[in-house]
Amino acid sequence: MRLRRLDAGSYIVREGDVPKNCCILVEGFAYRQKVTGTGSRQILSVCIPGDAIDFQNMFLDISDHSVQLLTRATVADIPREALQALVLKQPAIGVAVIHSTLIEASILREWVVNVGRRDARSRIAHVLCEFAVRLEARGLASKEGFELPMTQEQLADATSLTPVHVNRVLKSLQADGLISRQRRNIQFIDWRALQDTADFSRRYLHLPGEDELAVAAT
Amino acid sequence: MRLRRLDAGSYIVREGDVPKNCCILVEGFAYRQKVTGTGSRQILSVCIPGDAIDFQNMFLDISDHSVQLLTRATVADIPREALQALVLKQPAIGVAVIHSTLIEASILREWVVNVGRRDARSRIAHVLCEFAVRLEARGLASKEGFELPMTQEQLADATSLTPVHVNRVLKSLQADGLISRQRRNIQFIDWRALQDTADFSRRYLHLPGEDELAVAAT
DNA sequence: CGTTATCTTGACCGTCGTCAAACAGGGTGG
DNA sequence: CCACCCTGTTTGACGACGGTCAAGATAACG
Repeated sequence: MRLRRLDAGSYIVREGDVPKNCCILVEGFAYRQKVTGTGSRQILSVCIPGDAIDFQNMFLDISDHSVQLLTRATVADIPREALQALVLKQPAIGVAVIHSTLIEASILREWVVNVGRRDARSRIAHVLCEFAVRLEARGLASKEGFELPMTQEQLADATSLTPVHVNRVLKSLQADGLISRQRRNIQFIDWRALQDTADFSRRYLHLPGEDELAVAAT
Repeated sequence: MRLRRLDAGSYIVREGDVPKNCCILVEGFAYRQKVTGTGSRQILSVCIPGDAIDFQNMFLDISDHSVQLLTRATVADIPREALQALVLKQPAIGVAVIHSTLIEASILREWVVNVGRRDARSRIAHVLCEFAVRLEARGLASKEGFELPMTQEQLADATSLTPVHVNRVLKSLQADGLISRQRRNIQFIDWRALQDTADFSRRYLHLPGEDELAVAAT
């Protein structure tokens, strides 16, 4: 297990790679992405500190998507074979891997719904809610808001919109008093209303405790 | 392990359930779905014979989506605890579960791209291609075409379109000589062209052998 | 202090949604 | 065997959400 510091924009995995390591995000943010034949990009999920980046590559031979750093980050590499052997020797670790992978799949299902069946306003509100809850669960966000580690263009690629429209929606959410923001810092003015417009329920995140996000109490 | 025969439309799992069984689809077709707060439905994946339906429910406590039968089907139930114990005792089974779950996640990623970044024509062509390849890999589709086990309305919910638009696109694909169809039977007239308009590559299915679908040779 | 990435705004346009009606097909029962 | 219905498919007219293009404003950064 080896630690590496990498700059924003570095690739951790590229689509088509035959990877040798399983990579854990110790600090910083990353995102998974695919690019279509016509050149448009889709962001598939955002990795936050503590996430395992590629269990995929531990058991599948060729990577079906790329992972790129959103910010400067430190990652831990674990040799593929070592982890494979570990899973066979310690079944409890295998169960942990299954657990983590299933949650990732659940989040992907919610993303399909998000880009497929919600309008632009709900979509953006939804990713903001998801971020907030996931970050809070790891103790990385305060109750009031958080620093969004992505540009509006990246937010557009995560929500299947255009940067222009993302900008319009963000301004509208602000104008309606749901959030406030200066540059990338998002503050939740009305968390309840934001959840409502987002059609957000934290169930799909499968976090321990079914209670509402603490922010709701404010 | 118990076999059950169920009618089309039966629910195997409902969102919010606390399931007791892990279910395998022996014969027939099913689909995963979620419904938004405004009532629109998104189909998340289609299960074909041989698919494990809910590894989710084996390790996560509450179901985040529903699974409903597309056709009459027979399913095999395995008690949740039995399978959990089996994974701990036979790590190789755990690895198989991980493998299957990772492939499912890969397909979900492709679906995010499909509904997010492709136009209606490519989207529909893409699900047709995916079906064909997955069915063929299990020996369930001939080289010429297959019986699509879903209505145009369900196809619309799978592609995040409206039934009306699905109909228009299908007719257009037919008019352009890519497919032919009578009722739900789809025949591939020009498989290569269909793949091209679909922006389809089978890599994300992680099937053994990187060679093209046999249909391509015809 | 210039250079570049990012954000912001406006005018216009197109893909796809909406609404509504007509048209199969395929069971069912009289 | 035929009327009947119900689900699914087909078609058209119209509208809207979000895309496109282009320009200007505002940071970040060397």
